[in-house]
Amino acid sequence: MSRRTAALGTSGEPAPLGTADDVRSTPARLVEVARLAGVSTMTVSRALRRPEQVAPLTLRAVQRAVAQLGYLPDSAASAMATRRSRIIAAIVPTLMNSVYASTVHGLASVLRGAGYELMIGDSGYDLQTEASLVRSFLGRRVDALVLTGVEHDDATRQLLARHDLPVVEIWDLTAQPIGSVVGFSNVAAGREAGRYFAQRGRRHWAFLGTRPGREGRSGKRLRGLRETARAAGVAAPVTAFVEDGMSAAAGHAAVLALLDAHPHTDALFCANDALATAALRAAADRGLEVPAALSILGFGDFDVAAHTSPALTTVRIPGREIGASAARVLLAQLDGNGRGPTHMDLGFEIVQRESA
Amino acid sequence: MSRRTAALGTSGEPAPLGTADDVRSTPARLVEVARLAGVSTMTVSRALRRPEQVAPLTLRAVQRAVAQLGYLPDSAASAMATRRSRIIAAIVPTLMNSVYASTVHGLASVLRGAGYELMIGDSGYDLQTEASLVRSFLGRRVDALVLTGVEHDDATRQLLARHDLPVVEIWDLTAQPIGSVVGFSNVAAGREAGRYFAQRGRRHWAFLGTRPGREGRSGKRLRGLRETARAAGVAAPVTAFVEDGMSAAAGHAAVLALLDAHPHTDALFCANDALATAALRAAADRGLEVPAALSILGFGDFDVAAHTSPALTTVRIPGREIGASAARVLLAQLDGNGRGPTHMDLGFEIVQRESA
DNA sequence: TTGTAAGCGTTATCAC
DNA sequence: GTGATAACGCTTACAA
Repeated sequence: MSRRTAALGTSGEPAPLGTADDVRSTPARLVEVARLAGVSTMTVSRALRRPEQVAPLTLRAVQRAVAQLGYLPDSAASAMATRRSRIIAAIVPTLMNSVYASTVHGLASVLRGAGYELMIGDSGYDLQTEASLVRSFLGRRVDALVLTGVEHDDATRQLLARHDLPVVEIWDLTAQPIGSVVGFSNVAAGREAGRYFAQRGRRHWAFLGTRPGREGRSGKRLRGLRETARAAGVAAPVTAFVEDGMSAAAGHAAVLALLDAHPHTDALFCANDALATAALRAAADRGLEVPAALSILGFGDFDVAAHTSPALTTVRIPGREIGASAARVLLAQLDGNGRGPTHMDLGFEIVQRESA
Repeated sequence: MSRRTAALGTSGEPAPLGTADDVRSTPARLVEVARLAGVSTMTVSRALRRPEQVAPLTLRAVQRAVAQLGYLPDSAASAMATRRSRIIAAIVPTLMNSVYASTVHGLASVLRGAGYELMIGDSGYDLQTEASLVRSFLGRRVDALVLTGVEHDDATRQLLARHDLPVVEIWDLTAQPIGSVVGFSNVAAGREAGRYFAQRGRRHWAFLGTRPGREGRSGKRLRGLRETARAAGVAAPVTAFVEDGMSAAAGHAAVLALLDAHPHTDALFCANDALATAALRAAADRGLEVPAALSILGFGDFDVAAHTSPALTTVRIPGREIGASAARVLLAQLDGNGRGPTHMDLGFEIVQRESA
């Protein structure tokens, strides 16, 4: 017997309320709308989703009832019946700074426009956390999944293999994607940074980023930089690493230490613009003129990059476009346009300002 | 008849698969686990949620079956049965910059720890968009809602009145909250900024923020600043407004214009640190020394604030703690600890560095 | 400790 | 154009 009915009386149904300003603790359901409109639940359901399949008069009656009861369809129930949740999940390494902000924004806006909701997870740059997020999102029966990067835990791959849903990996590229990839080549970005330094006669390069233990995206950029150093006949770049999600505080200290240990350093490539801003300050602290004595190249083209002094020269990543494209790729697969997995290289671009 | 069964054969159920490495297109369901373990679905359900209520041997059998099938409970189905989605939604004005990043992070981490998922919406500082997000989140039957600010559309208030779920408003305070409030007084922050300027002998104040049309949080800060100006016998602050989500680019231009129009300005209060960073640059562009000629006071204490040159003096908001506390307030209400709505003033603090 | 039956609110299917 | 019925995958209530 219905717990709900039991709580409300013996009529077998909660008493319908008549006026628009009634406040009800239990939200209206389809049956109540149907009863009020004098039609079956199926007709209400149709009226809501395919108004053109319903007689104009019926439609009006239903709409009135919906308005009167303040009815909002229960999407969980709908998800059960259709086996589609209209939820898409995205996992990004961090929500603590601007790095992935525009990507998330791009995702969210395209998805909302198509009637999907975005569920966000924050892996903290940890692949096991990512796996556990994937697990819980799959439990929510999300319709598709966005993963940042192309390195994943085995557990993640197994889960995804079992569940067979559209997946996009973003912010990097790979020859063996899980599903689609929408990003840019981090190795190429590192190489470009090196060329930029080489062209300006820099001979003592440095890199500031996360420890490339798992060969993440930061590590790939370092690899690209090293390749160019070798090709240009320049010494291998010295490195400084920050652990905790790339905070500016850690970056500032790391750059100070690096400059003290390697005073000849004349070019520094930073893994993001927050780090680069901190590096700018560290250079000032050591009395180094930027870019005369030290070139500083950022990554990400954050909002503030154009307005520091000196203004940051940085690698611009089309973050928002990555998010928007990833969303479109997934929607195309979901809406059954027959589109298979897609591989998109959205590139990057060095924005020259003052710091390098 | 079952659409699913029809698609898979005549057995009335999809054929169970035997080995762990089988790849199945349809995720395993409770019945299949039950069959494999030789028990009823209820026993599996219990084994998963209250292992202590199940005989050890049965438990083992169930766990084996779960592992073998890679079973993940369907939380949408669970939501239907229990009438609890274990999803909490939060609406923030923007995801495009760092302002609400730590708040979202605080929310997400506390909620995940309690087995809840966070669904995020981005209102773009628009109350109608907020209303439409609220509508769709209520349709998802979220268990609770976090709203930024205390100004809302009528539609929002009506929807919430009908649906009666725990709500927290954050990042501000009010005497008439919808449910709980966790934040700080924006008016007081504005007043404090004024006192800070007054104590340092500043006489020509300026304010950079969003247009206070709807008396939002930025407008309240301006109001506080004005009050102090009056009390201190100083001229009313001149103002510059940015429209588009407070971008640094717009801020830079606005400050330039303001400094040209009001060259005597000796104190500037910015609505966030991205704006303040841009203001730092604008002051440099005009040859003004900071803070000697112009004090610049930021808001938010973003990651980079400590590492600009000069380092930003700014109003620190406990963003992460706001998120975490809001989450805890909601959880307390949901887990039926009998806790009613809560009012928390988490305050703020001026962090003195170099720019003011 | 375990199982049976009913129901959560919607939609697909098929008949009218 | 509309309606009756049976799912969707799980859990509550109750019985064994």
